[in-house]
Amino acid sequence: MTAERKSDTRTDTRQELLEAAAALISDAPGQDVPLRAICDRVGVKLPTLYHFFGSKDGLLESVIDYGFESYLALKRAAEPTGDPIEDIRRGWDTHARFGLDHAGFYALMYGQVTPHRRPSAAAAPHAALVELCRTAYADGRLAVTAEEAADHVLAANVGVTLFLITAEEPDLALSAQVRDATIAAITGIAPASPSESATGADLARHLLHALAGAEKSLGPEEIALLRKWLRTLAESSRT
Amino acid sequence: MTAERKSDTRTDTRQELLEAAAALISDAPGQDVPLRAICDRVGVKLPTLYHFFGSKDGLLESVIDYGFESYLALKRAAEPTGDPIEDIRRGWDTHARFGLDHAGFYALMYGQVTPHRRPSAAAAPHAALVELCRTAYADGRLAVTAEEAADHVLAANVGVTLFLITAEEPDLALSAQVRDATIAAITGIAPASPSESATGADLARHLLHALAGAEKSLGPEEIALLRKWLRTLAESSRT
DNA sequence: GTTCCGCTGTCACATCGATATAGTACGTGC
DNA sequence: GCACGTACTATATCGATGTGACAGCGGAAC
Repeated sequence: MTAERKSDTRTDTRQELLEAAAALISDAPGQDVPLRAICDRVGVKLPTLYHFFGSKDGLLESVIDYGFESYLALKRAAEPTGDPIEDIRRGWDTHARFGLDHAGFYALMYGQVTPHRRPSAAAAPHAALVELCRTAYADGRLAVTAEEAADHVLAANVGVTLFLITAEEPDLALSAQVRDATIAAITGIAPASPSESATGADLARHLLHALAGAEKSLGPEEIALLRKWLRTLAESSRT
Repeated sequence: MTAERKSDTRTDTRQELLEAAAALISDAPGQDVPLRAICDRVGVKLPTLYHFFGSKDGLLESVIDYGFESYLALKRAAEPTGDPIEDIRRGWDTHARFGLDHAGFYALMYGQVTPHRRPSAAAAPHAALVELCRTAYADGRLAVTAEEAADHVLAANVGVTLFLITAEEPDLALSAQVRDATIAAITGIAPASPSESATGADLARHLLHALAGAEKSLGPEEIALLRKWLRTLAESSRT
């Protein structure tokens, strides 16, 4: 009855164990999977698993590498557009999509909270992002350092993805919103600048904002009345 | 021997267990703590712990509640400034500071990646944030919905905090950068609008950005040359 | 003084990660 | 063809952990 293992195709046992672990982890995001369940799925005993991976942490590390590899494959599938900012934008969406599609992997890749430590395999996509930002910086498209931009993008991207995964009903509109805000910040270009195509509501909101700091030139009653009018203007164009 | 437990102050055993668990979790962020270690610290056996918390998950849930309570206490300590946007800004910093100071708690509170599920105690601070955003919206200070703004702020805030916790050397400047970008996005007000106090570099960068989309009115050679000049301008004011 | 209930301890059990030991298959050199 | 070493796997077991059944101790109520 061990014939099925002997006559198995040439995929070695290590790969099978890796894929079984990946499948089980992907099916049960967050929870930890018993090693024996992985072995049972492959039809192997525990010492075999230990022969290949050494320990549970070793297996998990390999699974994390496995996850990052499929993530990188997904990113490499999209060829660059020539515009580094656009590449960053698409990379953001790819990241969020991957997280939502493979929550189990994503939990291991970006959901571990060990101080001052990240999975070593996380360095590869980070380096790719930094490289992209360096190109953008060299093209004069960034208002901040390439490293600052990369960290900003990664932190916000992970945050939004984790948020959407744990949300009751994930809405990718939030991801797009945070993405545009992030890109606007690192490029220094506001998505809807008040100077051009400014509506009355936009201008009113800007004035309200400016009013929050300096309130010395007018008396409190005037300020209050002005605020009320501006508020009316700011709300006028809302649906 | 057992006298110290009988003559103990009126802090009941449950509270002691909770604090012992909190201390151990705080000391070992990310890793899971054996229940026996918690009991040993208090000088109690396992069934006592089970009497109060029912299971390990029950204890963890209580610890999470404990963490959110101390977090809320920290947030309540800062009284509102009267400006809701400024309150959001300070709330952001409080959040990040708490995460960095209590990584163990933070891992349990915001680092768990279970799809479509969040700790029930997380609802309280989220509701407070939504309430703050509602006030800002009613004052005409937001360019988006109150709920959209709250989700945006929370997602980015958690993302940056997790990023800083796992960073080798956390730099709060990144938190400030993402914070300002987030607030700029939800208020619709660019931190440094190009219309006012615009430098040549800023304008060049804007033009470069606009050039990325529409390249039909000029030939490729002209575009390339124009890009080169603009790039020089954009880099001219950098230190 | 008796009874009842909240709290705690002793003991037992299932599961899990990890290891020691040994058996089997396959290629290699003589 | 045969001994030998390497690679892989199975059996059996250990220590630790989460969980539960049961009993004992204490104070409070009547």
